[in-house]
Amino acid sequence: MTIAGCVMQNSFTEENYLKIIHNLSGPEGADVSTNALAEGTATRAASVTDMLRKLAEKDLIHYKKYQGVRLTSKGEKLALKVIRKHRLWEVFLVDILGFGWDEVHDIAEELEHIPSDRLVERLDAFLGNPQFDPHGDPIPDAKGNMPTANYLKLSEVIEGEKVLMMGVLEHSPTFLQHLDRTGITLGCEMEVREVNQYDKSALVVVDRDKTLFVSQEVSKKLLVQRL
Amino acid sequence: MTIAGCVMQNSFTEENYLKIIHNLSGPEGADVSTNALAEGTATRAASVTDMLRKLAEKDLIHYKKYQGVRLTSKGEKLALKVIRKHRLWEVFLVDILGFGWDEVHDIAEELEHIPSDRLVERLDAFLGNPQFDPHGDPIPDAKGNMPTANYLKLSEVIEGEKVLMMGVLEHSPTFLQHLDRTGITLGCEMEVREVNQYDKSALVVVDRDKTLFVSQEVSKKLLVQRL
DNA sequence: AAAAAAATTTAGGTGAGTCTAAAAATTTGA
DNA sequence: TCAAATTTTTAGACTCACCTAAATTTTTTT
Ligand SMILES: [Mn+2]
Ligand SMILES: [Mn+2]
Ligand SMILES: [Mn+2]
Ligand SMILES: [Mn+2]
Repeated sequence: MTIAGCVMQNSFTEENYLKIIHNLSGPEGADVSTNALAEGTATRAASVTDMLRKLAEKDLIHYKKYQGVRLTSKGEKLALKVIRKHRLWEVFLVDILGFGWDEVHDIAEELEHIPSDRLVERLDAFLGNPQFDPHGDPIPDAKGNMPTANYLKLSEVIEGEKVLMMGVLEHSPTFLQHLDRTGITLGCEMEVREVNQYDKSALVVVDRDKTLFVSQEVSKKLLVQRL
Repeated sequence: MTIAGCVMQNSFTEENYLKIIHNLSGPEGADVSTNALAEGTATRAASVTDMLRKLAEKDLIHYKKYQGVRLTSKGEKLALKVIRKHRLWEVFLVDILGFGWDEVHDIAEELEHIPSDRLVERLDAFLGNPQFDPHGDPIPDAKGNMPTANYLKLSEVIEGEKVLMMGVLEHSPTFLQHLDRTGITLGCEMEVREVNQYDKSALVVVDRDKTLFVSQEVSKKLLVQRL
């Protein structure tokens, strides 16, 4: 439906494309391929091409046929707005409503498209202007500035060092539930006791209390900060 | 987009039709006309007919050509679910985020379509299982039961009686802002001092404090309860 | 009981977002 | 370097929710 006589909103679908382009583009803003977007949006390459033409028309992306795609600064602003909303709602769901960090992503996928700016700003204030979401991801402020944090992966920590658990690089419910079961939570202290030379698995003491085994597959996905 | 291999959800649009049919149908569940729905959905009668055929196909409404439309019990359940979500989100926006009662309807129109049942139930619990929304409208419980309340209109109250202000029958921002300016809020006490025989306007004392003039146009839209 | 008016449905189309199949451009690599 | 493989775009079609115009049914009025 088009709303007569007013500037057309960006649709749910367009917002998703922008967000996914942003995420696939990474911190350096690299070009994103049509196929990568087809994968990310769970559609086919032909559908992506159609949408790219529309987004380019609206000056939300830089697009030249066969050359891949990059956000314009207008597109980047919009993507960051959607990401801001996603992450703020995740904080709400976990901190206020008591959901687990493994349960909130899909709900936030819907809430992130609720349009009101005043709602976002009031939600942000109510939550106490959080800097990071329940997965440790940074929350852009209203102007699109990301809080910086230079985390390293647990797999990069050497024997004897103590770190704080600050975030995850994989958001699937199964991964997060695995962490729950092994007792690794955001903010916990971890001391790397021993790193196995062969498979890079680590023996870790969590909160000076529980000793546990962490495979490299897992430790590569844990973001930590030196104490 | 159709989601392959799973039971299809009801769309945003379908949910709006059900909600509007419910509201136009009134407490007795009367038949609703195509034109009334066209007005309510801000579309044309021909579009309504298309959608009615689809809703009937899904067993959400009883529909016979030219005969108007009524919700089935399945449709009624769904409508009440949407209304429950709308009103709970309005409570959240006013009580938790501090919005005015004149600001929340449009935002709730969007939030009411967020699908998760677990979200609704947790929100309800967080808000303390409220029975009424910021406009005094009853909030159905998870099973669809409406809290009952037999309110009367302020225009029906006789001289000398004291009442509590419990709800409004008109939800437009301009009406609600008018009440704000005159100092009438949900829950305030009102004593009807005098009713003008000619135009039925009333002299009312609010919270034993401010005396003000209420036209019948307004007093017919205020729901109150005898003290 | 017709005729006129009003309400509703049908017929035929549109744009958004998707699809498959086929064509074209780019990249890989023998 | 040039043929094969891969990626991307084009062509043509579908569904959903909407539209206008025309036909049909119901209701109201004479
Ligand atoms: Mn998420
Ligand atoms: Mn997150
Ligand atoms: Mn409302
Ligand atoms: Mn309300």
